[in-house]
Amino acid sequence: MKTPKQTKKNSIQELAKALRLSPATISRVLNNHPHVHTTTRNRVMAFVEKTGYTRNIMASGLRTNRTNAVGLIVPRFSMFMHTEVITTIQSGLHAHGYNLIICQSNDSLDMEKDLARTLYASRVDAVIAACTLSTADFSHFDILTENDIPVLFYDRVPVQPYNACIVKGDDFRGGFIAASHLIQLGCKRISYLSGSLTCNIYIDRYAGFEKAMMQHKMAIRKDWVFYQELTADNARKAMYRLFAKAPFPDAIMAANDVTAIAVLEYAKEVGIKIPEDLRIVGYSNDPRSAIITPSITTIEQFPANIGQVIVTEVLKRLKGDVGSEVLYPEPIIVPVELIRRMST
Amino acid sequence: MKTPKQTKKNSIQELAKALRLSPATISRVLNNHPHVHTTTRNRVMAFVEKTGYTRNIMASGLRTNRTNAVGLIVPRFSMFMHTEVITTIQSGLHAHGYNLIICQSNDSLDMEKDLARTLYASRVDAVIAACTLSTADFSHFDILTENDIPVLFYDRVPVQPYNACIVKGDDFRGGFIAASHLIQLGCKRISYLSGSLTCNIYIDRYAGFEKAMMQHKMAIRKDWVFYQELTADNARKAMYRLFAKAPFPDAIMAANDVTAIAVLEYAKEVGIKIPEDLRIVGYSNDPRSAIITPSITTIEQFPANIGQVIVTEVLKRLKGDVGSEVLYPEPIIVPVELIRRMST
DNA sequence: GATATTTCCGTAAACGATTGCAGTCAATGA
DNA sequence: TCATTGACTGCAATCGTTTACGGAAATATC
Repeated sequence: MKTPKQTKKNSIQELAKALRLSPATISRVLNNHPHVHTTTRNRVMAFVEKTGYTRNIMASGLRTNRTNAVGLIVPRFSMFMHTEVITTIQSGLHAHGYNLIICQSNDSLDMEKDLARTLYASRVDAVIAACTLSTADFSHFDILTENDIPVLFYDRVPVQPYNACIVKGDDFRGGFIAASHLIQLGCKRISYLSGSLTCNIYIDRYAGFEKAMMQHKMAIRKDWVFYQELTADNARKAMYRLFAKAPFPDAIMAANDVTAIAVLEYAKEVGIKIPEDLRIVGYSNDPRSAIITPSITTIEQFPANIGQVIVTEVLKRLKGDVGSEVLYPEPIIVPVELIRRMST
Repeated sequence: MKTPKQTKKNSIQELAKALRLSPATISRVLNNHPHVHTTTRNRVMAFVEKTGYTRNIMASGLRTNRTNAVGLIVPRFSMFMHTEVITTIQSGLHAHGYNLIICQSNDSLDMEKDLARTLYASRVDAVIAACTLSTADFSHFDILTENDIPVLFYDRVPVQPYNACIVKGDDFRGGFIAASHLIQLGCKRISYLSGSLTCNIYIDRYAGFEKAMMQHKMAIRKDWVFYQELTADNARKAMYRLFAKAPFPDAIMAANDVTAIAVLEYAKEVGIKIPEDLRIVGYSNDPRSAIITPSITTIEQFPANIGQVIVTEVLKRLKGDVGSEVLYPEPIIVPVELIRRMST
């Protein structure tokens, strides 16, 4: 704070003046340009080190039109899957000199629109986004693609073709193997608690469920399928209705571990035995699903793998290896696995 | 992508040319300066709306030296406490027009240093940080304070006076009430699993524990206090040693819910009855502590409150209400509470 | 009708880093 | 000795926005 002005060296010109060089030379040293005398280079480097000069990103970004920053939009990072993906992405990008600006849309579409604009305003070099449950129209990302900023969606992605890279877990297969697992265990009366079908992940998981049921010639009871926001409260209400009058389901498939946990807790409260009377399968391998008693069978999405794929793809685009010729690339699907636990 | 150049209006000069005005006028409209004719203002606003022009933050930041962005550094946002704090901070700042750039140090000191530099390089308007467990020297934040960028620490904060605002949960009291709770329940042989004493939170929690023990004239057995990284693995090892030979402790106080959970799982495995044979208290009210059977008594830190306090303080500094005259402000302590559950 | 006061708008100079171009200087070759 | 080359460095324009200053037009004041 009390540092006198003359020791503050936070512009290239001040460094230049102190070293009796031109700003241009300093800049060249800082950017590892060739054709700088080694003596000069060392002198500059030493001085930079000493004064703790740090390049002003706004100035350099303004000139070069690159910020070395990548924007990331997630609904909420309290969701386990996202925390894992984010961590992988961050360390992957950091290794290549990029910074990650992480933003949370709180599952609000307005916030998401805001964030897309802001990230464009900061002229990030790329944007990665997992959208809101209610994002059906993706045009607020147009401002990015139109200005040649690569966009990459994961998890909750556009259903319509969109000029962006798409990475997702294999939700269809996840739904399929979860349902198949229950059927193979002999369950005859399976209820499915889905999220709203506005979102690709719930569409796909449901489709997987449907396919498994069809394959085994099992009818799907309309009143045993719920499409609702996947909150604990909604799960309890569904359970109440399901067990209001016989016949009772002998298995619950939940599109979400939060729901699966709520189902399990409700069952324990009212004395339904797990897994004897009721088997439960969740989705996404939330840490809580392993810890609760009985532990819950669920689908592992390998978020670290998803993150890795995203890093690879985004780096490709940052290096310019992927031109805009590929307008609507095929989605990249990351495999999932069933983790069997006590609830089945 | 195929948009012809003439419809792209992403600089103030292009807008100006199209509207036959000067860039200055456009800028004044955009910044709500007075002395602009209403007709002109409306004309500009309409055009801005139509073309979707978005201010280039790098250019404006370069000129004004303000970015409307606040940087946040956390060890890992998978930690429940942080996700809550972050969410509160983000929505609080967003309401005042600030963006939050969230960074994760992964509990690595080097990464933290890197991030501090990067945030300075981006010239954020303020920085909020929860430090690494191993951060004892805070001088990498000097570059910020020296350039008048307000810094605000929370949770893991400097122990020595530092020119920054400090917000923390009442760790001393948390340790105190947790220990007192066990003592009041009649526990005579309390073991304490602490984190390394390099970090303020573990120092304070331990001090609270010590105070409670002293107050009740209970001796602290040196070999029943562990100072180690709070991983599940370390917790299990500690348990193994504690129960290798009698006398066995009748209560475990953990400085962390992760540790408490590991302790509980170990106890269940080897057949120690909770809470009859062993009572367990954790810290920080991780969602898992409520869900596990038996549920774990823990200390609630009210992360949303902490976040709220941070927002208030940071806004004060951003508005310039707090000058640099207050060099070493008193830490702001946010109250904690004991949540009693089945494990005691 | 002349002057003073507003109101509105444009000019131009910043902010700090980058980079094409051109200039300097020493070394080399003829 | 002079021209040529190449290695190094400086000049100056540029990126897009903001803002002090001044000018022009419109209105108000006497």
